[in-house]
Amino acid sequence: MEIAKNTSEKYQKIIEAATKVFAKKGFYNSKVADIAAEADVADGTIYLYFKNKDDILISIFEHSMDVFISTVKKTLETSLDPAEKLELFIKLHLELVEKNPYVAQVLQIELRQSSKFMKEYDVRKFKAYLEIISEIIQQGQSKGVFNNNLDLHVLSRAIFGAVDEMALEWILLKKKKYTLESCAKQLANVFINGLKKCSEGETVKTKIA
Amino acid sequence: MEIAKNTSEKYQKIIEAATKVFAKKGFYNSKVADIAAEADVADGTIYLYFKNKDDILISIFEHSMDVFISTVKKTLETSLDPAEKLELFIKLHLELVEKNPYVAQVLQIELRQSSKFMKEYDVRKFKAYLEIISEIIQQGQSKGVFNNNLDLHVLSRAIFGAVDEMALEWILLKKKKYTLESCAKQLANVFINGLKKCSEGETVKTKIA
Amino acid sequence: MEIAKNTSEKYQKIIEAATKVFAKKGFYNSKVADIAAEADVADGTIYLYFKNKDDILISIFEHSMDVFISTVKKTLETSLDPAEKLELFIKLHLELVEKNPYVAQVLQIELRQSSKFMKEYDVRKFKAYLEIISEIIQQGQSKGVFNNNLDLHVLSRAIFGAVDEMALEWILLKKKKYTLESCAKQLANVFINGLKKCSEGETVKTKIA
Amino acid sequence: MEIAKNTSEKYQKIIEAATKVFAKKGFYNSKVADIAAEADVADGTIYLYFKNKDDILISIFEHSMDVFISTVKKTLETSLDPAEKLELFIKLHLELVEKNPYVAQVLQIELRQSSKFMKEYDVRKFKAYLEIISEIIQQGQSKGVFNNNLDLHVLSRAIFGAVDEMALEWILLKKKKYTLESCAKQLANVFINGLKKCSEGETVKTKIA
DNA sequence: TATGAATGAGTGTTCATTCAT
DNA sequence: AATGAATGAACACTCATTCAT
Repeated sequence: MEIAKNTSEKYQKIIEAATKVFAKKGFYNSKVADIAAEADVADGTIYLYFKNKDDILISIFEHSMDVFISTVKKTLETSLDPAEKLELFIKLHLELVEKNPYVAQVLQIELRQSSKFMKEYDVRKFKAYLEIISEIIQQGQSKGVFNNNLDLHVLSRAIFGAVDEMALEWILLKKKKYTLESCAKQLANVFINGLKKCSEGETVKTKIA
Repeated sequence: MEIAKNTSEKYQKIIEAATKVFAKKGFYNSKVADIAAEADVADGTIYLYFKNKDDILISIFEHSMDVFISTVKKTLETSLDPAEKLELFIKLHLELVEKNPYVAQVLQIELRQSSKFMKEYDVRKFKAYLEIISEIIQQGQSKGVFNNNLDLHVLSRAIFGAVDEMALEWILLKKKKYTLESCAKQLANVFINGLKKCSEGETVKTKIA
Repeated sequence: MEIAKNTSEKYQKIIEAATKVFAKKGFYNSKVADIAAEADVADGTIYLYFKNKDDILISIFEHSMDVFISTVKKTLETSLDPAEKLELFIKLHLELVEKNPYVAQVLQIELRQSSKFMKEYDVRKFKAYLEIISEIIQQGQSKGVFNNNLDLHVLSRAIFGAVDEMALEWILLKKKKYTLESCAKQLANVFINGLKKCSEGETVKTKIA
Repeated sequence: MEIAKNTSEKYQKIIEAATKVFAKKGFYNSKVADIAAEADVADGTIYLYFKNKDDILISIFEHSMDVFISTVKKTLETSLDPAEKLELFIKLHLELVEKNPYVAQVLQIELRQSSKFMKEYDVRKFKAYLEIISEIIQQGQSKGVFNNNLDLHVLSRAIFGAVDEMALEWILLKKKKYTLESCAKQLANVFINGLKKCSEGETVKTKIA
């Protein structure tokens, strides 16, 4: 009665079709019939693999984040320098977004969209991703290259926001003036310099309440 | 025949109700009847002031952005120092978000959500907001305090993303560990340092393609 | 509390506006607001003179039929010859239709449309009009010029149908090939000859069951 | 994706139900839900077979006219005499109306009702029906039995009006005094005599403008 | 497993009518 | 008498989901 869901060829076809359709038209403007048509499958078939329409979106999120996270983690292991890691992370995120524009759009826009998903569905996967940034900063702080007077939680989210928004800009930009790589480097440098431990500590002396 | 829409007391009541309802349940999960009930108005009354449901969302966006932009612009005039301006901007954005959490959520989430709005409706208002950041950086570059090797367009968007994402975190964070002010200062410092013209220019020597 | 309805200037304005609007768009596609606009009157004002939308249509019918009937009756008195009367009647009907195309269309189309009106509202006025035709035939039969083997009821209705349908054709016909008068004469001749008492009685010998 | 519409059993059920409902309550007073209930089908099912409510009415018209036209044409082939043909036509029309009272009412009343249908939808089918009458008269004129001084266009419409109005009377008449056949014969005789070529030509000498 | 016709609950929108001014 | 903003019942249509084949 239960189908070996995730491995099935049809499951993959539906996931891919849904990602494409959601990215193009948005979750609420996408009909299940649209997805079925795109996947070249009958409407009813979708319900053999997914509980309902919401479940498709959540599955896309879960699966993609797993891939994203493992890819990023694996690559980051190649470096020990926090500054280098940060640059690597930014580049990786942009690359992932570029290679999977549909997925990126869905993650970025559709999921944030509705409290329905962000509240009902636990955001552990998203937090795990933020955690990666958090750890890089922490390492930098430990090694004495990053400023200690910074709240990890808030800052990692800010960095994520910057990278992600830039990625969106990058996707939507028709004529690219810069390579993705140079974009990543620019942003990385800003953050690396910004996070740096100031020798005199003067600039950031402002006491945190 | 025509009602003095924008000034009418009912128009305001509906806008406020809609903002609240959209923020709480998301645009697509909000029924027009919900908004009417929240505004203590008959369903049909809404259509005396708005063309349709979409029009309500767009009106919220237009009005709020106008207020945001003019507030920010006016306040920024009080300073001449780009670094100070940047900090001021970040603080202002957070303050606006804190004071208008419903509006902020709607702007941040619901509007980005669907290409339907971002494509059909011209994004001039959003670009005007980005332009503010852009100008601050440009002034800093002119005055020789900010690095010239930075693409304004991409970077201003990145900064916006960081600030906005942080604001979202700030809104959703139940127990605030820091004051909004200190949060703003932290992020401002990161960017101010990050954007600084490096005396040796060494760090950012990486050639932009 | 009661307004001297029928005499009021506003009442007339509304009736005329409604006739025009109904003729143009049909009863169900006409909004009360359309009529109010055409009459240059506030929506609510209409309800000072008419019970509801249906009442407007019925009032148009009643009033117009009164005018039609009295006009026709008066003119027919000028002749004593049934054949001449028939021709006169047909010409009059066409003339009335031509001079009051809006009224004619409303009577012809909108009223027949819905059992709602033809059943709920008593059709005495319509019967009175048919009665005129009926009487002409009867006179012809009495005078021995029209065939007696004809059912008055059915035939008068058939004649009405022919005249009315021709009128519709005439109204809708953009380029008139014939004068209204010649059209009337043609049809009149057909009926006059058709109704004639056949000297030999042969043609119509067919026994009526 | 596409359902074999016209042949489907459900399509027929809906058409029949709609015809009945429209005839009983009129198009605008009929709810789609009424039709669905009458057809013993879910509301949504209707939209699998018809584009919208209007489409149902138009489909009834198209189909019925096809049947009417082909039935009449086929039967008329059995005769060569124009006078006989005319009588046959009238009888057939009455028979069709009697056998399909709902269809007849819908065709007669609902369709004429609104310019919406008669304008948007091309009236070729209706013209084809009128054409049948037109041809009969023309044949009669060619054979020298019908008067040539008659406008085909106008006259065929007048005949149609007479027959159709009589049919309506016949339908609504509770107590039938005559058989349908004798009614048809009466009207046929009137027209046959009326159209006859007058040996002396005197009666119709009136010059057509 | 797969299909896709059928379902029917759900909702944006219209518009005749009312009533406070 | 006149207004026209406000009302809210009514309804066409959509689409996620089911289930007989």
